[in-house]
Amino acid sequence: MIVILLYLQTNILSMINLLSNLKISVPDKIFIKDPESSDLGKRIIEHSILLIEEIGFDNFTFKKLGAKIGSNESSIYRYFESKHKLLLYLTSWYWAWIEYQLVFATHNIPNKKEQLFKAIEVVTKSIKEDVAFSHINEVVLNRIIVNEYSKSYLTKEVDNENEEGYFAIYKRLITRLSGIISNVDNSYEYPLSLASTIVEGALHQHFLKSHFRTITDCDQDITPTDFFTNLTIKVLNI
Amino acid sequence: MIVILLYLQTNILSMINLLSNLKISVPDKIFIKDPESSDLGKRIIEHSILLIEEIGFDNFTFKKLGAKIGSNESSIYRYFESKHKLLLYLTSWYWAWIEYQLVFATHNIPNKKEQLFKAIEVVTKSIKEDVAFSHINEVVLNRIIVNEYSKSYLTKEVDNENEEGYFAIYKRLITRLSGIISNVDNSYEYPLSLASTIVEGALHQHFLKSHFRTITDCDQDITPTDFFTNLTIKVLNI
DNA sequence: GAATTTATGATAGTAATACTATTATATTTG
DNA sequence: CAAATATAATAGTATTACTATCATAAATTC
Repeated sequence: MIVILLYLQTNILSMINLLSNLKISVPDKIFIKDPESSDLGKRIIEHSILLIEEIGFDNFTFKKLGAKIGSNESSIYRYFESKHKLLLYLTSWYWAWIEYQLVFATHNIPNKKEQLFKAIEVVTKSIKEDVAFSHINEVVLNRIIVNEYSKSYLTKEVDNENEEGYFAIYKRLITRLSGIISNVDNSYEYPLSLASTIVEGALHQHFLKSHFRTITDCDQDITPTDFFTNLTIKVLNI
Repeated sequence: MIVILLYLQTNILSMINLLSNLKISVPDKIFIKDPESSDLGKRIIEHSILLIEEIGFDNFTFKKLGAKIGSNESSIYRYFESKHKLLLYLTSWYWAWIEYQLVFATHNIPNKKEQLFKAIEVVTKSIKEDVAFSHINEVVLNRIIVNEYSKSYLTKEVDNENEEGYFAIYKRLITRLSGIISNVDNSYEYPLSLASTIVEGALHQHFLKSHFRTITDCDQDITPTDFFTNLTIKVLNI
């Protein structure tokens, strides 16, 4: 019993350690100065998440953020050249964090089907628990992704920014999921489209669940994870 | 032969007649003054579509539109209280037009499966031909929907605007498609989520095809219609 | 056909946004 | 302790997203 507890504790501690030491890496062209490198930078990230959730990205300004953190607008501009870049930072961070969980949660599952189910769960679930020891509130960040992610790429600058690598992490996540799908059914013709549909579609179902309840079956009992797991089972005939 | 030609011609003519007489109806709270009621109103609609396509919705302003149509910014404000309302108008018009096509194209198909395939085609295809005799360019409007539709509901005001009925047409379209799905397989548990996933997902696949080619299987040969038709066949086991 | 209503145009003005630039003042580091 | 670096404060600009007012043109009605 003590051995088991110790073992569990060691695992939990090593995971905490891993999570707090592991620096989620965001393409460095997105920021002017790395917000992880200073106290002000971390406060910018922490409170931008809370403020965007509160008033929405469209109403969010650096001036309002400055007021919230008792800092000056001009200081925030030393970290990000625009609020759009800050959104790119937050979304890249989020998808890197999801990718990390995907790799971590699936890598020691030998059964390919179970691996796929786990992967779908990771990319479609709503985040309920915050990893409390960082300045980033993942629960709130998840809600921002649902409401604002599309705005990061639905722009006239998307092709240039894509070339600069701003969407690399997201695309790598989709590619990974696609690979896990193909591992289960190598003959399926549309693994990339299925993967991108699951990830984007799950965000959309979460949105509908909160705002357009009449056009989704998702509710308190049925989750987007249930819907997309069922869909994938049928599409891959497993 | 003459009889057939005459018959075809009659059909085409009656369709042209139907299309040019049929006024696509948009919830009237969206506008201040109905743009269909005047020449200036029609020019506003016609050129807003072209200008939004050209510079993107984020960079679009009534001042720029005024310059384009040789009219004054203040005159445009007499039709729409904001550019957001104009986007709601354009998207409502688009979905009403798609809904019309859905009903028209499916209503005389007796076979339920074929009806579903036709419905999926209507909601997932990219528009290639403009119905030339109106001021609305449907090909360009379709591209605007792909790039801008999400912005119409990803706002802090979505719940209020939803109560005002601004998204009623879109929701009705999804409900219709859901009904067609249930007609084919009444035991399927997620007809609404599948319908909303097909419609939103098709827009997303069209976007990926143009901008993030590495995370979709759709290209010149494979269309979003192919992908979602195949997916639906497998999900409903038909 | 004059009077009146309605539609559009022109101009001005406001508060907020999305920044840039400059200078001053802390804080950290060699 | 000097020098470098980070942050704060202030000012300024062009643009946006409107509102308000007044003038004029066109259409409608009496």
